[in-house]
Amino acid sequence: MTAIPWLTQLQENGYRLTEARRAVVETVQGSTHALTPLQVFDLARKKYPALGLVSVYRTLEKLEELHLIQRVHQPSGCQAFISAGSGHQHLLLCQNCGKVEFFEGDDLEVLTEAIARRTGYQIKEHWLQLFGLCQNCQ
Amino acid sequence: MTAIPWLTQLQENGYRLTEARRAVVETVQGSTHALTPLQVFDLARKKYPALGLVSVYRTLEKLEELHLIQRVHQPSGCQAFISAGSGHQHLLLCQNCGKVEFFEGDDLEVLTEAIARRTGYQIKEHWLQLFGLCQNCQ
DNA sequence: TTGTTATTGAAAATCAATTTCAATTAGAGA
DNA sequence: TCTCTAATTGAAATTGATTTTCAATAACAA
Repeated sequence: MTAIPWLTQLQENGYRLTEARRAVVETVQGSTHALTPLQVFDLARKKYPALGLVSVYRTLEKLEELHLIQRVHQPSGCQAFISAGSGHQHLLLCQNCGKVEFFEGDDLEVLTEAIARRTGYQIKEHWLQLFGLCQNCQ
Repeated sequence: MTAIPWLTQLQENGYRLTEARRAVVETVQGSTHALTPLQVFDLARKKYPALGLVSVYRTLEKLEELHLIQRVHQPSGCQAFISAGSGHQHLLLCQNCGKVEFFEGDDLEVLTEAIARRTGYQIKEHWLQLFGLCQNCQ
């Protein structure tokens, strides 16, 4: 989990490596919590004080486009991002501190097939997300 | 599925019954599709042309507070609302037209318990949502 | 019918996100 | 290493959704 792979991916896709991008990438990649653009801005400015908020938005946009990060939907809002787990992953979020755990192993085919049959929908995708309290916040 | 129950609930909670509220309530309650505030505004103005957009926001806020409607989260955005199914319900959304079906019968306890054990999280809540194409849109 | 108080729509304000723009800088080629 | 050019930058302006303010209106209890 070093900062190199994401920067390399950006570079391989024709984007230049700048201080602003490095600061944003290192901040998001190193985080176990979902972060809003503003939170990324505040954290990344500690590494690179000249950083502008606009560059945060622009970098997050590119990281999302490359599927390196994903948007996190919560009752409290849908602006936060977390690194995209590899493969088909779901999220478990701490309602208190925002800490994120990934999990796979959902077996929803039986359910989705039954619902497809009943409703006549052609089911393409599913979202499964758990909320709770992490060990620290209980 | 008449418009009376929601209006009654509003009244019982100390809110007055006005033309603006009636128009918004009838629009949202009668819809099988998730609607954004702007869509509600456009539809409800056909019933009550003097309606202001602000009253749409204010009425939706009250309906959400009384758990009569719920916000719908989608990859394309999270501004739309649909009536809240009774009991523990999940959503199946048409990716094309936004039509919504409700379903229950998810049996995620085995999964959530396993994840709780592995992660140490105390799991409180889950979101399960399916996306696909409804019969009309296939 | 009257009085009070919640509710209204319009306009202004707010907030997050996007666009514009001139200055800067990464990095390819000399 | 130096030069050039196009991508990138941060600041400021703009946008679009939502919220707040406010004086006028209307619901509804007495």
